[in-house]
Amino acid sequence: MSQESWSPPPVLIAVDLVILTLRSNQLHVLLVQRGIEPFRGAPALPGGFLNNDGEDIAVAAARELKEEADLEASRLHLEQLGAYGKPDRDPRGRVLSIAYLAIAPGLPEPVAGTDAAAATWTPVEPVLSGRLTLAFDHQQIVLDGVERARTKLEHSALATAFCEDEFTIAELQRVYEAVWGLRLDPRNFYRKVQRTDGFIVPAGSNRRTTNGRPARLFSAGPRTVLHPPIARPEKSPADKGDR
Amino acid sequence: MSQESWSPPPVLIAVDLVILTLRSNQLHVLLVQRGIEPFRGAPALPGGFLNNDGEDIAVAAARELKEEADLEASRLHLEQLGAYGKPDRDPRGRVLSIAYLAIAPGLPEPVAGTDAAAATWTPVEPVLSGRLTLAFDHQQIVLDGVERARTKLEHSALATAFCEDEFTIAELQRVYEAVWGLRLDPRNFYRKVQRTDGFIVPAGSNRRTTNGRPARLFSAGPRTVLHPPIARPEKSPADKGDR
DNA sequence: CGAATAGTGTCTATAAGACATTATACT
DNA sequence: AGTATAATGTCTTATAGACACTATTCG
Repeated sequence: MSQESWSPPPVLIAVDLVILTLRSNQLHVLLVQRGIEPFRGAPALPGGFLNNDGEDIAVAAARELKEEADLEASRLHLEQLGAYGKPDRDPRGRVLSIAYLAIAPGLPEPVAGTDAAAATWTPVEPVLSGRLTLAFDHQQIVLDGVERARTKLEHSALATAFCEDEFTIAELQRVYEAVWGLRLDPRNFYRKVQRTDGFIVPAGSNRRTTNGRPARLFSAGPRTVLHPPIARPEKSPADKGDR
Repeated sequence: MSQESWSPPPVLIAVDLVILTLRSNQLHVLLVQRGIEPFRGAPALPGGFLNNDGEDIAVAAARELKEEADLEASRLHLEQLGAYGKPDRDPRGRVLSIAYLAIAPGLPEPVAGTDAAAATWTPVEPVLSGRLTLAFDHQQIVLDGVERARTKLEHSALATAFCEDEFTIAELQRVYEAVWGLRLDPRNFYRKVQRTDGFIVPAGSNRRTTNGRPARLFSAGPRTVLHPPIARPEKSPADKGDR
C-alpha cells in the first residue's frame, strides 16, 4: 500500500474462467464465441466485468459461472488462478483480468437453453498447442490453468472434483490419465490411491454396472492435501497393452 | 470477457510485495510503517498503486521493489502471488491488490538512507501466528506467500534464490530448515540435493572459511523444476542432537 | 591434540514399477 | 464357455531415513 495519495488510473476489472471437465476421457475447456469486437467470432474464455456494487471477486467468479455456464459454484471446485495485467492485452484499453480455475464433473451435454447457449466444450489439446487461436491472452490463461490442474492432481484431492459424488477407481484413474496425458498402470494406481490416507472413502459397498466385474464405489474423502502425493511419472511408463 | 458493454466501476489497483529473506537463520519479511491513514503507524507490506501510464503489473512490482526496498528485481526471484479483492479490505474504498512474492538473499542490514528507510526486516513468526497485527488483509497475504514458498521449495529450485551466487550445501540446508521450520539430517540432505539432477552445480572447486573443514561452493543449476522433489517430512524427524 | 564442520558409506524399512493371478460380472 | 473388467498378490529395484565413520580445517 502506498503512502502517497494521488489520482488513480482507470482500470477495468474482468473475471475470466477456465472451466475444465472430462468428456469421453478427454480434457475439455468451456469456450464461448465472442459476439462483439474485439475478436468478434473468436473463441474466448467465459467471463465478464466486475459489478460496481462492491462485489467480491470470488463472488463475481461464481456469478459468471452461473450466468455463462449455468453451473453452481457451490458444487464445483473454484480457485483463483491469478491476475493478468499486460497493458495491451485488450485493444479497448486497460483491462485487468482475474482468472479463476473451475473443475466440473463430466456433464452429458454442453449447457443449452440458457444465457450460455454459445458455450461449447472444446478439447484443450488444440488450445495448448496453439492450433486453435483464442481471443486476448486467453491461450496463456488456459495454459496456466491446465498446468495448475496438472500439478494439483499430485498433491491434492482435486481429481475427485472431476468425478460425480460417487465414482470408481477406474474413473478416477481416467482423470489422471486425461489431465496428465499419459497412461498409468491400473494395479499400481489402485494400490496407491487406496493407501493415500483420506483421499477416497468407500461409499456404501454399492456397485455399478458395466461389462465385467462390478466396481466398488467411492466418494471424496476428508483429506484435501495428499500424503504421500500421487507422483506423476517423468515419462509415460511402458505404453504396451492394457485397455 | 463480457459480451455486454456498460460503465465500469472505479477500482484502484495496488501492488503489494511479500519480500522474504533469511537473517540469522530465521525467515524474515520486509515490512514498512504506514505514515498515513488508514492503519497509520501499523506495519504493512511495501507496495503502491499502479502507474497510470499503462504500466504492466509485473513492472509495477519491480518498480515498487526498487522504490520501497532498494532491491533490483532483475537479481531477485519475483512471482505473482494472486489478487486480493474483498470489497472491504481497504476502508477508503474499492482497492484491488495484486500481491507478488519476492525472495532475496540475506542482506547484512535493512535498507537505509533510501526511500525505503522505514522498511524493516521482521521475523515472519509473529506475523503468521497473529501476534503482530498488519494493516489491511496483509497478514493473509504473508500467510499465502510463506505457504507458496514452503511448497515451492519442494518442487523447484527456489531455495537458491535465498542464497548468494555461490553457497555451501549447509547454507542451502538452513534455507529449507528456516522456511519449513524444522530440522533436517545434514547427511541425507547432502545426498538428496546432490542427486537431484541440475539443482546445484559445483562452482569452481573453491571453498570458504568457517571453523571446521572448508566446504565446497555451489551455484544454482539450470534446472528450475526438481526431479525428484525435495520431500518435506511430515513431522520433524528426530530432533535429537546435531548442530 | 581436540573441537568443529564437511563429506562418504552402510543398513533397513518402505514405496514404486512391472506383471501374474484370482474374482465376478456379462453375453 | 468366453470375454471383459475389478481387485489382490508378488517380485525387483530404488529411495528415505537413521546413523557410523572418515576428512580437513582451526586453535
